[in-house]
Amino acid sequence: MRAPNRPSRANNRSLELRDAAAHLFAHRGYDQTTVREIAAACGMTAGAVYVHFGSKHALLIAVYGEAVTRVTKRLAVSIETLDCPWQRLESAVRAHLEAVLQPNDYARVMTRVLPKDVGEARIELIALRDRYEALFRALITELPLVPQTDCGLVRLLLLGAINWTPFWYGHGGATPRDIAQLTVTLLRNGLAQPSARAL
Amino acid sequence: MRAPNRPSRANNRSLELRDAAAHLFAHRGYDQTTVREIAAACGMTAGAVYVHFGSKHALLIAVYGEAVTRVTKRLAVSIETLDCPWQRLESAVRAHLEAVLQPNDYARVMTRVLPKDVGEARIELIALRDRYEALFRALITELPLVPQTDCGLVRLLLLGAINWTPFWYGHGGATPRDIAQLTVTLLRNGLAQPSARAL
DNA sequence: ACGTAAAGTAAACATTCGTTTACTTAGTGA
DNA sequence: TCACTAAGTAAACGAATGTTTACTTTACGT
Repeated sequence: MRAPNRPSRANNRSLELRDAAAHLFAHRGYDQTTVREIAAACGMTAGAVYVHFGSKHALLIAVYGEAVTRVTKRLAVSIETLDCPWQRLESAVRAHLEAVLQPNDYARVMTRVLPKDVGEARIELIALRDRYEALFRALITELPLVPQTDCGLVRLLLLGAINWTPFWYGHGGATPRDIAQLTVTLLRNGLAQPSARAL
Repeated sequence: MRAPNRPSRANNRSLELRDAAAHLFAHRGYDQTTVREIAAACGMTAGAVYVHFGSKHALLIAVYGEAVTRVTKRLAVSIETLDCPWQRLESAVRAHLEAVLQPNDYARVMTRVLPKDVGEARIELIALRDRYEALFRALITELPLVPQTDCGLVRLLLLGAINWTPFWYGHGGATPRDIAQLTVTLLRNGLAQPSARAL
């Protein structure tokens, strides 16, 4: 019997498979990616995939889970030294955008493959996504907002705006930093000329 | 030969097919909908679909085009009597949300099936969508914004926020009217307490 | 009444996909 | 050394898909 902590063979190709799947899911979507393509990207045949993952759905969930873990860590680091709630939010938005917009396979999967597309695995994907969005819930709760603002609605609008960015990013010259700054400034002060500010 | 204005048979089942396709595309997505399902919804067999449409892609483009036409008309009506640029934008956002969020098959297709999912028909879908988004470009240009605001970026963020609503609508109690009002108020005045408003 | 053409059916076609099966290879512990 | 097992292959399976084909039905102009 094998010591449980040390893998039997030198390299664990499960991770290699997961990376390849992340790359293909991010660039072509879940439905458009075949198990054979994922296997070929690792120099294997399709059957070998099922040695490591029980199904294509399981592979997606592994990718999605890793994506949430990575982007969560990155976001936590980006705000840990900041005190001002608005700065913390802007930094979080920027971290999220950098993750989603740079050619980062894992983060991209979070916005490119939507839970509705995957049928059975839908529930697990939503649970993973909720875990991530809770971070933004906390950041928005910290903000000094005008009374009776619907924080939940604000969060959903904000996440919608930034989750949609991959569909248009690159057509203008805006960088993640630019987008984050405008987004949070907009959230904070609005865009109306000060003289015209009213209900 | 037949009089060109009067169709040969009583009812044109092309429209019936297009409606059925819209319903299925809106609820299950393009990839997950089969030609056989669309045909069955009209009490026909799959082969008959190809009497009216050359391919599944052509059917999608017909649906998408009709969706853009309808929502464009609806939006134009909703703003035609208003003068204040902010009111016009709010009314447009509300019209868009009502179209997208109510069980309206055609409008839903515009946000549920993304151009990236359809490969070959991608270019035509993007062209149709651009035609619609140009309306918002005009509305935003009318706004009295603080100088040097990036109007293009504002439009993209706004459309992102409202295009994403179908993914969460219904979990809170917010109505399209609520969402439109908060969105445009946010765009106009921001959310910070007046005392804390700053750069 | 008759011919034409649109509309529709039933069935097959050619792929493609996720998955399974039977078998081979090779490293490891005892 | 030898049995065990994880890793991988090649091939097939079974179902589903978009599309085509050959044939039938039916309304309408002449």
